[in-house]
Amino acid sequence: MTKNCNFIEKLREVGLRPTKQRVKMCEVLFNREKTFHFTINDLVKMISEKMSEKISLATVYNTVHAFEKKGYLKEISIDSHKSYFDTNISAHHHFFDEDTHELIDCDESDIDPVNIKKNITGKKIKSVEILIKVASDNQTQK
Amino acid sequence: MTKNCNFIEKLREVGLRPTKQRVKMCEVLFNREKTFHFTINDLVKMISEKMSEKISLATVYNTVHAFEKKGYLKEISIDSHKSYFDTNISAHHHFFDEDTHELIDCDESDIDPVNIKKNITGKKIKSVEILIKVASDNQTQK
DNA sequence: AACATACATTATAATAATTCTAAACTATTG
DNA sequence: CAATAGTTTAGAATTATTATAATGTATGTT
Ligand SMILES: [Mn+2]
Ligand SMILES: [Mn+2]
Ligand SMILES: [Zn+2]
Ligand SMILES: [Zn+2]
Repeated sequence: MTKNCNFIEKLREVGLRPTKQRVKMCEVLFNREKTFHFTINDLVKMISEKMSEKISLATVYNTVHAFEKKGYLKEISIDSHKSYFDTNISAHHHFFDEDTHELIDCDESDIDPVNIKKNITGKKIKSVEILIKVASDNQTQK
Repeated sequence: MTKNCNFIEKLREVGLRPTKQRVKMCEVLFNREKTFHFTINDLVKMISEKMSEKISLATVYNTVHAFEKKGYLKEISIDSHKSYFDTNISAHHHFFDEDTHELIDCDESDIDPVNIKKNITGKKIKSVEILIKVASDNQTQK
């Protein structure tokens, strides 16, 4: 159980003011055993359930983006029209279950390193991500 | 130069009525040497430029989705909040240039086959796609 | 502790992408 | 050509996201 003062320090370290809302969001997002994936909507629900005080939707957006910029969160694109975020900020790949719309992390050991033989002139590779879409056997492809 | 009557047949084959609008969209999308990537907005512009008659935005959406369902187009997710489509319907990977927001196809020979050692119980792999984000050397990571 | 300041939060309005609706239109079949 | 099912259309509705501007808060300074 990480203490709030740790979050306060963590926020200070990257130059974010440890406001009440930011500390609360840290608790909700990072005060847990495992990393997880969420949408802004999920997060708003989680916050409402876990605390009595209201938080403005705009603040959730702002704070998520502030955390993303500071490297506390990663954004994952699977489905246009919906942003998924990930508290697992390490480079990793995903399974996406088309039946349940669930995102599942791939362990590093699940996939051999990708060998890219070409590159774009004058450009540097910033990330390499694999998305494996899965569905029930009896499911028609989306 | 594929003739329009070919598009009419092609549409009939998959059970889509060859309406004026669908045939025009086939021309704009498929009557060319190379495959390409586009957003709905791009497509609307291309249609307006290449022909005098108006087409309703809803029809562009409907028709793109009809084509997607029939396998004439693929949807690519890179950026939430924007749908990219691809006239290259084969399984392939992409570079995404963060500076220009351009999508670039990877040839099959550019990347070794991905070896996935794990799978999700009861689920079948529907697709495996790699997205390689690139940017100028001097660019700060998004 | 009170003050000044920059930064953050809030409610609400604005924007953008997409989908829905219901009326008008068109391709197809007989 | 008439009947029918499917399609297009303009515009309204919906959804996700971002902008605005007023109010509130954290922090360093007196
Ligand atoms: Mn973002
Ligand atoms: Mn789609
Ligand atoms: Zn993840
Ligand atoms: Zn492509």
